[in-house]
Amino acid sequence: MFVSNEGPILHADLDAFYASVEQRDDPALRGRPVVVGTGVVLAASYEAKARGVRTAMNGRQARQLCPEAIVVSPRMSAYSAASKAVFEVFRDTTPLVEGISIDEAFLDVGGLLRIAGPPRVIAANLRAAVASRVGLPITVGVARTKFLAKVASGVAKPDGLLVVPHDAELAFLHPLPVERLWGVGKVTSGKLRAHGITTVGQVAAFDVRELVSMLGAGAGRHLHALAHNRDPRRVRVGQRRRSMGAQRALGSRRRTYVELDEFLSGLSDRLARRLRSAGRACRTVTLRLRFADFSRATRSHTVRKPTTGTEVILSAARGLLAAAWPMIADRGITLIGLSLSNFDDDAVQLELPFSGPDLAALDTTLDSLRTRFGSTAVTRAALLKHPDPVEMPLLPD
DNA sequence: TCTGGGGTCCTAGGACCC
DNA sequence: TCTGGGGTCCTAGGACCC
Repeated sequence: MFVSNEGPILHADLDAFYASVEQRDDPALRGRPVVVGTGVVLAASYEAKARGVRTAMNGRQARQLCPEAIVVSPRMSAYSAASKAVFEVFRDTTPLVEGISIDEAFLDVGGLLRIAGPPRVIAANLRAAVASRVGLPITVGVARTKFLAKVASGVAKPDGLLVVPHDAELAFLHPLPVERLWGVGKVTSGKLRAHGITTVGQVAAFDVRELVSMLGAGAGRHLHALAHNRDPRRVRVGQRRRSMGAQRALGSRRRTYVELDEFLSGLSDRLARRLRSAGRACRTVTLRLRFADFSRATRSHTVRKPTTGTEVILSAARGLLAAAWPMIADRGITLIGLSLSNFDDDAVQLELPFSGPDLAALDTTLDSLRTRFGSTAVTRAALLKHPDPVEMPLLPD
């Protein structure tokens, strides 16, 4: 794992990402309220947000708030291509890029100060490069910690740039509402507000023990630390996904066991393909269910041997469905999903069909590479996938 | 026409082991 | 009169994020 240790940190966040891509690709949409997603709102342009439309709102409500909104179906491949292009701009700025989602990333620019100028200049150049090379608006927050950089970009949106100087961190942070804290959602903010806490400054002033009794040990201490801008997390490059899922909304119609079984086959097949193309192997299969009353349930099963096989995943999923059926039968089920986790990437190499050099020769090459790179970061799987060492990425430990 | 499709992390209890 | 203490793994649920 490559970890930076210098800072400052940029948090770069594309504005209303899906909606901005639509406006970029269709000039007729520019300057007008755009809603992406017909069922629920996946993204809303700032013109639509000004009318009260929000992400995750249902479509009917969005149309009530903003009848003149132009509703478009999502084009996932266009968004994923735009994301790739933006991440290229990020990596041209610094190799220390940690992607958080399709539309945001942390960049550590600590090592760049001498060559690329002060953080404000680096951030301004980054915004200009994303605008000219990809044609999308992006907001950048700059601060000493990840957490504060994220807060800064949230405050600066849309199409903004905000640098929080070292000596003004708490003055910036403390007047903000608690909902600005990363990890404070509806439930947590409700608990805090019930105790009269509405600002970050009040969280900071609160006794950490009381926060712990209110929110639990983990969340209580975490929040207290963030309110004091104590956030030691570094920018980490090469993080790998820890789970992989696929799901399908079913509407309100009653479903038979056979129908659900067919959905599971489709989901297993899709996931197993993604798993293999990512070069991973998993051990845990989780069945996710959502019911008409919006309650949820999960059932999971862990197999002994890591697998990439469609059949293994499907038969685990089928076992879970059979066990869960009594719970499903007399209720309306509205969503079925499958997720894979508990990855064991070392196991992948054991399953690769091996032809070519013998294992001993492979290990000799591996040892010399480890010596050369001074780490154990090179896995046999990587070597098999990239026989030319020059092309081979270093995987995290 | 009720509400998509991905993810992350934490907590807590029970089984099991030493 | 009475079972301590610590650890890992698995399962289920829940909060939160984009």
